[in-house]
Amino acid sequence: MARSSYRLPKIPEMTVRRLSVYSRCLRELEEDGVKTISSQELAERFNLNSAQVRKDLAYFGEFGVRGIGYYVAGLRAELQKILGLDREWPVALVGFGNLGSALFNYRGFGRQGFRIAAIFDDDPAKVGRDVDGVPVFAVVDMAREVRARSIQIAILAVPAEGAQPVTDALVAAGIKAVLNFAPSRLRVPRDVRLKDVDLSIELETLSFYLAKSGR
Amino acid sequence: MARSSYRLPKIPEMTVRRLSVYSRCLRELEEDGVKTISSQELAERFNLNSAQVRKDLAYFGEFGVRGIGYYVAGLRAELQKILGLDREWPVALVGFGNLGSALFNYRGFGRQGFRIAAIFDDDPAKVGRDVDGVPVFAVVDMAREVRARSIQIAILAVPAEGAQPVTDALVAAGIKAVLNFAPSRLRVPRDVRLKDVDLSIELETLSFYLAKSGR
DNA sequence: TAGATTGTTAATCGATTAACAATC
DNA sequence: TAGATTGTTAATCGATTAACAATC
Repeated sequence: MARSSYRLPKIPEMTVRRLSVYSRCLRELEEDGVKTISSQELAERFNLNSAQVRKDLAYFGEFGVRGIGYYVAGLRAELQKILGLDREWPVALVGFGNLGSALFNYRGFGRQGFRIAAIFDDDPAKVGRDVDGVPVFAVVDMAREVRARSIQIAILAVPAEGAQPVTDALVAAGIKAVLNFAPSRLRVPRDVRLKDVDLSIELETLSFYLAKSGR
Repeated sequence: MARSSYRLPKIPEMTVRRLSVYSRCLRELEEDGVKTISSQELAERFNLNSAQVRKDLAYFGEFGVRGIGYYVAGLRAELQKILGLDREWPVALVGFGNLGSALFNYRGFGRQGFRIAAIFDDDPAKVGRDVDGVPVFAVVDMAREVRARSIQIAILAVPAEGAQPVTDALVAAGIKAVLNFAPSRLRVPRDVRLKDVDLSIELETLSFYLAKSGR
């Protein structure tokens, strides 16, 4: 833990996001039978600078070949490993209302090794059911079920009011990362990763630009 | 248009996002009966720097009172106006599959004046229906219906394959902003605002940090 | 007035980009 | 070898933060 951290020069969040984008692009290239790609070509696809692509990759090793570029399959495998996508991550879905069931049905997550392994909700009509093979538990059983399934990642889709207590329970159950869709400011211990996804903010920034041109 | 742009010193995207966060916070404060708030207090709620809060606001005017801070109700009204949240925005929802209907049922959007005014989908089983009072049209009728309703914002929730042609049709229909949930790189004219929301990337950055601590 | 807090300038920090020696 | 492209250093750019005169 502390052992490896002296090696890594702390990675900018934007670099990690771009790695994720590169990784997806490389999969498409591989499917199309492309063997190698230069930082220049990769950059052009996303309106980035080629130096940025090289720098992003160089944080993690020397993956390229001078005069050639990067081998698509090899680089993709490296990125999958770096991003932790070379294995399956069981995920807890907490809250099975409108947004929760929407996220459950959204197939995008499954493609990259994230698998919803348990659903938690306090609605008695839902608890005990089984949705496409995934069991629905009461929130009170969260600690037990999260531990039993070695779940480290939770997707939080509960109303704003309940978000903090549920998060505390998740943390107590050993969750290490939370993807939060509840529009509320959450407190988590330093060793727990919290990522807020606020769909309203996205719309509001759009209306800012529309309102501006109308001013 | 060009008239107003010499006044505004181009606003950083992160500033706009923070305005949106401030605005929501101010609503809560107003509900709680708080009359004034200092940049320091506001900053503490989001782990920001007070100078940053003041700078964000100062892009748009002098809203504070020295020695006092900001009047909650007044500042909130200003931010609503700046963000274009002082009016209603009719929105088109394009794609009514899993994610689309999820977003439709997600009540978060409605709260701030965004109202889904039309749904578009090519599934004949859906076209012609009426969901909670919102009509479902075929994509072929998009231009007509978008214009009839003066819709400027579209939420795009179609599969990756169809995303670009649908976007072209939206642009042709006069759409000025697209919130894209399809995992594909879209091309739009310069005057159309495009915002990608990629839920998978959020999960992948989380697994990066989990994978890292395991290395 | 004394205390508090703004709006703004200048300093700092970090991320992006240009440039180029190394090397396939 | 000649041409291409990497990995990396140095320059640039932009955003965050500290500091403080202005002023309620």
